[in-house]
Amino acid sequence: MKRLTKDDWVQFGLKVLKNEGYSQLKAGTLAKRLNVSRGSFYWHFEDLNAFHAALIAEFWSVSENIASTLGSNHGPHQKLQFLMHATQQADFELERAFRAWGRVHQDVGLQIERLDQMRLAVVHSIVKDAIEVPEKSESLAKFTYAAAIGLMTLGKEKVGLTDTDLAGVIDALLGLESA
Amino acid sequence: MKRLTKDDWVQFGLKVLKNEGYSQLKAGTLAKRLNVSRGSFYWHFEDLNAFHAALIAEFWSVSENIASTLGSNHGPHQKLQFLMHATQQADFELERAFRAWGRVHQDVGLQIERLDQMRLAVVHSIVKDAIEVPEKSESLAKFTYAAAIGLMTLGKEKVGLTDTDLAGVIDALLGLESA
DNA sequence: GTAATTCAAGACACTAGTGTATGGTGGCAA
DNA sequence: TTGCCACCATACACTAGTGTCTTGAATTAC
Repeated sequence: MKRLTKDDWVQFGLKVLKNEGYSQLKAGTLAKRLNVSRGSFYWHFEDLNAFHAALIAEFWSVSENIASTLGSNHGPHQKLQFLMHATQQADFELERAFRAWGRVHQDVGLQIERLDQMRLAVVHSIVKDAIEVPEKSESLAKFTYAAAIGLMTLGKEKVGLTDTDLAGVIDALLGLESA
Repeated sequence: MKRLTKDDWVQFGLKVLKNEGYSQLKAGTLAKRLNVSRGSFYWHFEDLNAFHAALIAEFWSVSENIASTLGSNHGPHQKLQFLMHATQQADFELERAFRAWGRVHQDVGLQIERLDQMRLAVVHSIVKDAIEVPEKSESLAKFTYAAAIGLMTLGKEKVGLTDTDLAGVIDALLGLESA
């Protein structure tokens, strides 16, 4: 029987959070599914709070990393495409789970707000460079980011909006050419 | 000491759900805050599931009612304004709480999906009547509704988008005049 | 005014979860 | 090969929650 590291627990925690929601983040439940006892859990983590904090930290570092890779794209069109795609990407289900968790767990809620502020600022700076009427940039950025979060909340698969359709709408909204 | 009705419990449950999240929907906790014992709870409700079902039913009937009052407005501009305002209205915090709950409770999740489908259809029909290029109506409707949900998820107060700004963006998106 | 009904208190048994303390084991170093 | 240390099992005490049952009190009906 393979023994576990702290990171094994964290990664498994994120997986469970993503698929079942935070209500399943319990020492006993997780231990059983990892074929160990709670003794393992309490060796790696002081208590449940420490475990939660580790999950939050991991989520934040991943999310932050994604947002910061944005600068490598050139042109507002490409940047926006990339950002919208990023917020709709594979692990948007994890963020969705975190957002739900954030509604009842203050620490999580604060990280989510921090993430939103960061990304909104990025979107705003892009939009400002992209449109011709600067005083409209703030409303447009907020609306655009809200749409991204809405698509994530509703579930990309449920809404059924293709990437190209999405690109068309955004370009129309901002008066860009989809070149 | 005033005695309680079933509806007193339901209304109080919705209030707690809205403010503290569904993790506080426990017989003992609620009873204590209502200055009664759990005996009252279990007299009015078979068990916790029955109580949850009552909350879901109440939420649904209220939500459905709001959406169905839409027909009384005339003109796509007014209708959209009303709808966007409705999704941003006073009790959007309750819906937010329900959405978070829906992530870990199947019955709730189903009602939320049902609500989204209903409202999306309404938005689509409005948009279709409003724009000149019908083949774009679906993407535009989806995007618009997603933005509404995103604004609700992020929190109106946090985003800080005024009603008039919002109206301007939507009209621009659909090519309407804000007459 | 009395009886029936409605609402609630309180005690009980049960389950699920947390956190602690102590002891066991496998692998690596000296 | 001995011993140490990282990792885990197990047992325990404790808390919080569910749901049941019996009793009691306050309204309502008659």
